[in-house]
Amino acid sequence: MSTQHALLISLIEKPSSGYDLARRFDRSIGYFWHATHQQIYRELGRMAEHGWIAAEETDQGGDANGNAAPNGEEKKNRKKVYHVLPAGRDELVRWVLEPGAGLDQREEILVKLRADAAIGPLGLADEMRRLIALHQARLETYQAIERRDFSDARQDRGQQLRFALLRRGIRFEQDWVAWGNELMPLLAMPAGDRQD
Amino acid sequence: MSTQHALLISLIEKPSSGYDLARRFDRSIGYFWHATHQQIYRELGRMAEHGWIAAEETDQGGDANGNAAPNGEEKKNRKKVYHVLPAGRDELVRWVLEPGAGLDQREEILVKLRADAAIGPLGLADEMRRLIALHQARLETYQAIERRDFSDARQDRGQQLRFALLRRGIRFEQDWVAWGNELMPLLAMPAGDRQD
DNA sequence: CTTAGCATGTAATGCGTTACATGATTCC
DNA sequence: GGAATCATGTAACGCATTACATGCTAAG
Repeated sequence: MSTQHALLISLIEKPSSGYDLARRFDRSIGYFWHATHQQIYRELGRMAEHGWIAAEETDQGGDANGNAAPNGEEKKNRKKVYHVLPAGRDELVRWVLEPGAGLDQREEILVKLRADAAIGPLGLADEMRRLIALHQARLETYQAIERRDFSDARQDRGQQLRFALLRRGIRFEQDWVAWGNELMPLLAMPAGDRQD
Repeated sequence: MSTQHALLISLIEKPSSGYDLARRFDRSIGYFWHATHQQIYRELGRMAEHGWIAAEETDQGGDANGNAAPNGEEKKNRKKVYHVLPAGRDELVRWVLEPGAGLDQREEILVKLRADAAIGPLGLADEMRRLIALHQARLETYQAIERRDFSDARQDRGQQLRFALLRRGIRFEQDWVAWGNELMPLLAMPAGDRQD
């Protein structure tokens, strides 16, 4: 139920089309709440039904003068720009203050390592290296954002909070990479012990 | 698709009934992969169909002498103890070595804080305190396990790996609690600014 | 005799994922 | 003219969650 709320935040920050949201999601809220474009369109439709958001259908960008297409009514490339209505803002506030679950981690690699502990060594070094590289890359993305958006000493409350969220991500990834590297020596396979 | 694999590991470690698994899950694998009893029964049924596991139906515990119930055939309280077949073990190995997703965190509170940054302050201090307490409690659970199961200096590889998994959890929770406490001052609401 | 715990399921609903489908515009 | 990108959707399937349902055993 909270993909909707993630979308509401994005729309409050900037009214957008579904397509825009799908792209922006990948590099902001999407770092901690992923959603595909089909999900996004479905939830936008539902929220519009609930009266939480509304769309203005505009002709495709660029063409600011009114002449548009000669065939008039049959235009299909309309762009729907959604914005949040008061009811949507209320719903967001309601949800934010509602107690949430917490503690629901689900990391596949931890299950795999547990299997390796039980019936291994199975040769998880490659997979682990791959994941360390992914986390390292994300860490660097976060650090780039830090340099770009949070260099100023003076920040308002919103900016301080956003910075705290970013630091959460940075610490998590740093920790992940450090832990992964510590773990690597345990995953080395004795030569000639492959299972293929 | 990997609740099944988590179950396979549990069954390799110790053959059990669905009911047993549901309980044991809450305090071992379940720390990083949660599953309800309905999921467990469903996946056990499917894995049995695939020939990955098999069950021995036994009469209820305690009654070791064969006389059992007088009505014989109508017994309903049979207990199915599942164990892993070679095909199940093969499938587990296959899955462990298959590349996985990684990087799929989904934490509700981060989305809520982002909302608070955009349209707050909404009064998230209570919720945050609640979550910090949850993470603190889990941290203490982990530390108790550490004292109980990992005090020995000499450990075999499996034990070292399991210890590494536990340390992952401990660090994560420590980090969470520290981050949460740092964040708290930003969440204090100015008096008389409530939204109800 | 009633409550709590052991033990196994069915049904309904909804979210998430993948595949498929369409059409316009812009750039080379 | 063809490829990439913008833009919006439908359909199918499966896992996860919640509610509901059943029956036995052991303990107070």
